[in-house]
Amino acid sequence: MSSSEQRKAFPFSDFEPRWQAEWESANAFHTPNPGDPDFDASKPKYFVLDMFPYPSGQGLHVGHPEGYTATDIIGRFKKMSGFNVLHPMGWDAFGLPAEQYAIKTGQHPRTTTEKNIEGFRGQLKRLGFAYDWAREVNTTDPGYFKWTQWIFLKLYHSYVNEVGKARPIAELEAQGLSRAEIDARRLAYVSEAPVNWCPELGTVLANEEVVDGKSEVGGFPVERRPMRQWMLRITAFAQRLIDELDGLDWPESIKLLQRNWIGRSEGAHVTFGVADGEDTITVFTTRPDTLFGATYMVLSPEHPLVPKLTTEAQREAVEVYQKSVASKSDLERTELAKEKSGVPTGAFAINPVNEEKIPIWIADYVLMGYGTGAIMAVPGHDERDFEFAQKFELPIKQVVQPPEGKDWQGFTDDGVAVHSGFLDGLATPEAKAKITTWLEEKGLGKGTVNFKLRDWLFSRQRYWGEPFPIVWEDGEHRGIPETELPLLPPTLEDFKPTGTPEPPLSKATDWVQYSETAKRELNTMPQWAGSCWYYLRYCDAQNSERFVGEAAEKYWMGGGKPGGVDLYVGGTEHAVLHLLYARFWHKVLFDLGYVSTPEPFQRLVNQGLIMGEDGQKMSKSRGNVVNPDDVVSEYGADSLRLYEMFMGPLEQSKPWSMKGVEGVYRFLARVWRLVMEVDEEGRWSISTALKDVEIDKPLNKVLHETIKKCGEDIEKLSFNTGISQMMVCTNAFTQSEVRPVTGVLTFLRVLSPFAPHLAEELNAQIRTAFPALVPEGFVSDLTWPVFDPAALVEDEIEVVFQVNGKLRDKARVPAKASKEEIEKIALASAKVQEFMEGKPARKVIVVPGKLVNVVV
RNA sequence: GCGCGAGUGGCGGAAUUGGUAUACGCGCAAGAUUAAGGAUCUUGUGCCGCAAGGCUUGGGGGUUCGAGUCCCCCCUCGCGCACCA
Repeated sequence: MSSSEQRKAFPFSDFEPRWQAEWESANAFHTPNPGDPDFDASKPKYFVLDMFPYPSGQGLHVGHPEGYTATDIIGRFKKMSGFNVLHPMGWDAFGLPAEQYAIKTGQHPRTTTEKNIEGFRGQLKRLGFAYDWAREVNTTDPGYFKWTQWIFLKLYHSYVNEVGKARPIAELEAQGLSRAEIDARRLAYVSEAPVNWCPELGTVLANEEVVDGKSEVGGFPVERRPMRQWMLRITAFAQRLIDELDGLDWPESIKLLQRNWIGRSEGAHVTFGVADGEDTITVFTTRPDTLFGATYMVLSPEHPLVPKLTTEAQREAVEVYQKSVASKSDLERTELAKEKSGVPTGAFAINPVNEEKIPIWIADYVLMGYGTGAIMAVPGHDERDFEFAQKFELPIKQVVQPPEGKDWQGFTDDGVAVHSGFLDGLATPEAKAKITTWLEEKGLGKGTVNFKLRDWLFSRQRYWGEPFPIVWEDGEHRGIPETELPLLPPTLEDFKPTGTPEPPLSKATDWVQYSETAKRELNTMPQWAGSCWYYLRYCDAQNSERFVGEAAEKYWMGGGKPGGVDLYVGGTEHAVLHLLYARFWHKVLFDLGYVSTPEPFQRLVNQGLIMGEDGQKMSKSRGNVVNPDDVVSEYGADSLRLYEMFMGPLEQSKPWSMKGVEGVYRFLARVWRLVMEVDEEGRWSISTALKDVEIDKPLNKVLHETIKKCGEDIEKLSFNTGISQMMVCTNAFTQSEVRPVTGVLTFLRVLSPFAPHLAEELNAQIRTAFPALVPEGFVSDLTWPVFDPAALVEDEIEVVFQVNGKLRDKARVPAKASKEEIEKIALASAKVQEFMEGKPARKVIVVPGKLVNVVV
């Protein structure tokens, strides 16, 4: 043994790899599917899922094992509690970062991806997670992305019907709709619209991937430019994506984030005629009741009607303004948002409700991407319009009377309609209803629901992604037959971005040519594609006939009370990206009859961020990054697992502390020494304190409290408090001269989901000394111990005595003592009497088993 | 600006329905053991005070026999959205 080995408080580096190998060779965490010979259909299912990692070249960081340990503990616990547990792992390996890493290291992304996956898999295996590796998925594997492409074809060949359900396009064909009409309704469609183009990344990005006008990946500037792109019609599901959040056991904050992102608002479309012409302008407003207060209109500078409406006198000013807006990036546009700007077009519109002529302006505070790209401005009751009207001295009219005492100028809440003709005297909600009906009767408008959510820009101009199963011929697109899947990307030596919007796949001239007259689509899918459905693939990862077998899907996703994934753990960063996209795809698959539930993830838990020791976010530049491998080699995998769970509540962000790691390491060493003792030469052998005797009452009480609390805490994911209870239990055993073997064995079962290697090793060590007491097999195959409520009952309990709410004395009283008896004992207490100062008790409150409060 | 969440010892953090605030761990101190210990074990450890006692859950008010927990006002920090009509 080397000197560094001797310094170890217990030989984890010896037994941890040994048990990992034993589990692997015994296939200990194999999870059978319905139909498999070893499948037990009588057991309930539990599907516990992690957000699968992107296998970066950096390897695992300490944030990964946080969520993975949490799910591993609950998975192992559920297995011991009689569930069939599905707890898989895989790789989200397509996408920009993988490609950039490959370019940087001068290798093919296929090579780097495989290497990185190998590294990640090895690291995870060294942490002893109970995954069924036979279910491993890899989004870049043709056997996997075949089905990603297949789902895309389903989207392409589907539309949303009148009641909001996805249905096959064949239905529209049967109705005799034209090609153009059908294309306009596909869930995957081609659009020529301004998109987020990032020159630095050489690709377009989804709205969700652009943060403050910069790319989420890398932070590069993003510009708007019109390009022909594939879109997914997620907006058709906007309402369902909001409504169906209600039944989910998710953090309210995440639900709120999604609701806000989808951004539903109720209002009306109102159509204004343009003075001296045939044109009309439709606006969206949430406050149709303020129509009488509209004193001007504003169009977005990009609004298509602007050139037509602009008068000769204003043309130059308008064009200058349009140019200045266009030259600004989104970032600049928001930065400069403080000061309102705009120019009049010279044209006028007619307010339909009172025939007033109001000027039409353009201003960049009106966005082309929201509503109709045009607004009616009601400066009296809208902050932005108010600011604009003040700056350009436009009239401000009151049409809402605020409640008593408030200034009407800029009042935006509900009130009572005034100066509004037939609406006068109506409260805002009634006024909204009345004007909407009036508009509808006159054909001037319509009640409408508007969403902030935009359709999902689904194509990228990069190499490392799923090619679209689409070909083009005579300017028309069509899906390739399913039999041609998977469509592999071409093998390209030079896969770098072209520097233009032309995708790199264009360089593969042979591949591009689908037939003499047809060419392949050159774009690839975004990274999110593969992660939209990977949880389904886990249910039946090897299936080559179907994206997931029907029986497997029904059991793992359909079984249980609400169905779906029973627990999904991951970071908040996916609140509106992955979690929204995956819900969308799942709903389509549900409507088409391929999956059993409308929602994929029943219960969601977000783990908090792990900060550096300095309380700052971990980053290489700050030099505060903790490498899990170092922790494992110095303290062992069990210590890392346990520390990550002991740091604090899972959901909370918390700083790392090496001292804290040592703390749990010492705890595990104490557990080790419950069973093992060391001789002069440093050799370990079974402890002589370990005896096959009956456990005494106080020790048994702690043990059963531990069984109870740990079971409850695992269900609640309160691992930190569960661990503290195990520490209490261990301290009690340590302090006992004799350690009853059966009690220690029971404790090891409770410990095993948290520290599986140590539990397994000590269980086996005890088996050598007490063969009759330890069954063959792994601890993980044992059942979770049942706690005995009788063991928790005590004969005497401590009751505290208060005088006027202040603690003055304590006493042990028989557990069965009546209220009257306890009160008597309390009033007899010298301390209590002292603080009563001879005054009579006005009132005595007795809480049995807890306290007595004497009020004087 | 709007929305959400959180403020408890020197530090990470515990506290059923309102019922002993500070569990557990870290750190610190003393002792035991030891050739030695960055090992282990034992004991102590919220603050002020010699003590009796008093004070204490971001600050202020309130409800209550009793408030970290419930209600009102304010402050600080974190996260999200950010001209969404």
